[in-house]
Amino acid sequence: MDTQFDGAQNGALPLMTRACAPQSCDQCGVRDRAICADLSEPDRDALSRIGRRVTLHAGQTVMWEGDDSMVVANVIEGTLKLATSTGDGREQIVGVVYASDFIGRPFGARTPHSVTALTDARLCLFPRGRFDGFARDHGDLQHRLLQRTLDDLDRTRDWMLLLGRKTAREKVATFLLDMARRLQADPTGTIELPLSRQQIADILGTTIETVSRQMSDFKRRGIIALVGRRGVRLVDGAALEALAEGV
Amino acid sequence: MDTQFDGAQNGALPLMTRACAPQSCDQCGVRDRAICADLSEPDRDALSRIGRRVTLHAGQTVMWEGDDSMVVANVIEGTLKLATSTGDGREQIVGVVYASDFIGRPFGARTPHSVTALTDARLCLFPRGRFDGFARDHGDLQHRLLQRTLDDLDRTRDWMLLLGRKTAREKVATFLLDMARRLQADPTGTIELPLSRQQIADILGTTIETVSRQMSDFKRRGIIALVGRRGVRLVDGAALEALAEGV
DNA sequence: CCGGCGGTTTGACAGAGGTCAATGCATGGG
DNA sequence: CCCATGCATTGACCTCTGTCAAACCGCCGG
Repeated sequence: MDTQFDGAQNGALPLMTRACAPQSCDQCGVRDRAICADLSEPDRDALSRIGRRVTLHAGQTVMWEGDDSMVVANVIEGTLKLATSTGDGREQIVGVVYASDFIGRPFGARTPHSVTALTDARLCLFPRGRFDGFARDHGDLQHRLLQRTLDDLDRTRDWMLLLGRKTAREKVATFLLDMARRLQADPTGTIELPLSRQQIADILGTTIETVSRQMSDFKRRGIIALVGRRGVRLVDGAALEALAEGV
Repeated sequence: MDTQFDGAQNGALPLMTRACAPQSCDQCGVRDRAICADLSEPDRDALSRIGRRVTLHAGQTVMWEGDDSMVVANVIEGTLKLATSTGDGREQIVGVVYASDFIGRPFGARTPHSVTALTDARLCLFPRGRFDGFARDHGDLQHRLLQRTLDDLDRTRDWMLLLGRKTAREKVATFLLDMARRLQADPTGTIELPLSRQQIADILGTTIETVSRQMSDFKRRGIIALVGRRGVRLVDGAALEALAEGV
């Protein structure tokens, strides 16, 4: 079994308490997509020995904005959010990460945003200092990390256009299309959002009521169907695309 | 003399037409701060031979959103903006770069945003393919690029909080403080903004009128003084900080 | 199977900020 | 040196979206 993550309780991670032998990378579900994918087998084993597998329950926070950067991790499964807040508590989600993504701030003293599990999740967690050292010695790992960071930066900058210039309707339509691309639909074409309405609002820089109203409006127009609390079926994708572009 | 950049006219860069012998890195003003800073002297010379120095006039665009990624560059002097737009012409500035910063999209096929000179500027321009090759062979260069990209990503994500969650007043106050930190004030404590009101609006995700109204309001309250079209003197920095935090 | 909790939807209302328009005024070219 | 041009400021107005509040209803535990 994985170690249950308990950073939320005591701050200092119990790096020495490992509930079991380190799990082999061989049966890791993200082995071919995570940043460690191109490492040679011995190198990957060496990296694996630096890290440990932990499980998270939905809602648990792995690191807080402004904290010392102590750990970095690969996401093995689950979905997590990256967020920052103003002094008076307004929150903005600045990123959503999925299986195979990398989280944390390598090569830096501070974690610039909080990381919180949206669903139950499993991580491959590394002490930052040891990860940094390993990465410095392995150009291919560093290259892969650079590629990923450049991609993140591109996506993040794209999202700024949404935050700064799009209307509420465009925001919600864009969000639904984005989720449809990332998550795969079940046989009926329905996707299960890993986010509450509040979290959607925190991603889009708007309010829960506005998100709800826009979705109700799309439903009324027959563009989407809402199934249960978090299910959405995209009935008319083309119409959504149009709305996302501001018709 | 530097080559005058003419990518804006013909698309294809005249990589072979160099108006003069390559300028030595020895007298380069950003030598200690740019990503090439830790290279050994021979390596730096090798990199320098890959690139060429070009000058830009304010308003010239070096690359367009969606273009093939053909070149990357160090900014030697001047200020440039990175921007994306919606189909119907709404623009969002997603970054402002200064001397010693790096621009362009290495290791990727597409330039995700346009790059335009806000002031006259000088670049040290590299063909992307050759830069990529050089970077792959030089771990320290790649490491420096990674560091810079991680910093950019942190700053960009911070800016998302402003775009998504701050009021117009907080946005303008935050912007002025940010510029004051980056630009250095003249003896009277005045800074010269490298941006028009429209560009400020494009950074803050608001309109020219709103920017103008907020600045007039700050002036009326004695928090700033406006000198000429682009000069600003921060009279009461503490008050601005308070407004930026949404007191 | 039912009841209650917590997230969601809907409604009414207000205000921040966008839009349109006119005036003001730096700045640079003649 | 002065005028014209284009950016900036100011004003009036209106709409989108945020706020406050109530009703609704999936979902889970009993």
